[in-house]
Amino acid sequence: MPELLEIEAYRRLAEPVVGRRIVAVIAPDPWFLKGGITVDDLDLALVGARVEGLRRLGKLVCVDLAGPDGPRPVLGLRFGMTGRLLVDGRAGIERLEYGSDRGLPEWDRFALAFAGDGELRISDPRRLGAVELDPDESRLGPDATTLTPARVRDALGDSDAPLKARLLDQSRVAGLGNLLVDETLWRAGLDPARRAGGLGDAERRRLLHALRRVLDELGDRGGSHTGDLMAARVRGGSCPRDGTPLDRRTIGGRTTYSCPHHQR
DNA sequence: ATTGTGGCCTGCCCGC
DNA sequence: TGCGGGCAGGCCACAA
Repeated sequence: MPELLEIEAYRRLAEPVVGRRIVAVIAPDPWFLKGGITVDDLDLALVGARVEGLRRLGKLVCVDLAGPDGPRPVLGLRFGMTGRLLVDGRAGIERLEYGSDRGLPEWDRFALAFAGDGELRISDPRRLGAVELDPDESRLGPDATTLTPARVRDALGDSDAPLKARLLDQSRVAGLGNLLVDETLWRAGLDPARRAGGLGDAERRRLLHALRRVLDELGDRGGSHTGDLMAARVRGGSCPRDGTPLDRRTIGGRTTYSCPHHQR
């Protein structure tokens, strides 16, 4: 599923559209439009606008726009767990975990056509992604790529919630999804069910160190699904580090695999 | 405010 | 061979 790493790949893929002018909006699926907006609202906001820049905040892509006659709203793109981005016919991520690579035309949920023939398109079989105008950026915590010891401390606070739930909470840390968190906690040797506020300084340092390495390494390898734990994340799987049968639990509302031996 | 739960959506895979 | 059920999880509404 797209987590921070995949969304960043999407943002980079879309960079060539900076500077282009939108000539048409194709929104065949009203369900995909969130915040009460209609196709007419999108036409009014987007057609004739020039793309000024692309920003990624956690799993949200913000498209900054400018019209010839004044400011335009920010276009927010969300990809849920099966949303793919295609720009000028090219895909950002070839293979999407839990997705499908068939890319049927009926999965097209939203597209922008640019002056001079290019296009930006979202294909999403499960319709869990979304398009909105002026997304509330203040609801997102600091991006996971920008964490520091102080920000980790703030994000965990003295919360009673499970550590994993807190890391998945986009208002505390933006960008992490189920696979990245399981991989990070497995590498850090931390039990996902631990009370978030109960970590000591050394444990928070281990967490941050593991997270940075996970983002670097899995980014290089090609995505959230390339972690060392991934192959063992199945029923009956064993810890790749010490061979202990993995626990399979629901934590933070997500299927969670962890090693009862070395994650404490 | 904080934390937990259920539901949305639908392709895919397994077992019968 | 077809079918039903379970599963995947990002996000949101809602409950306690």
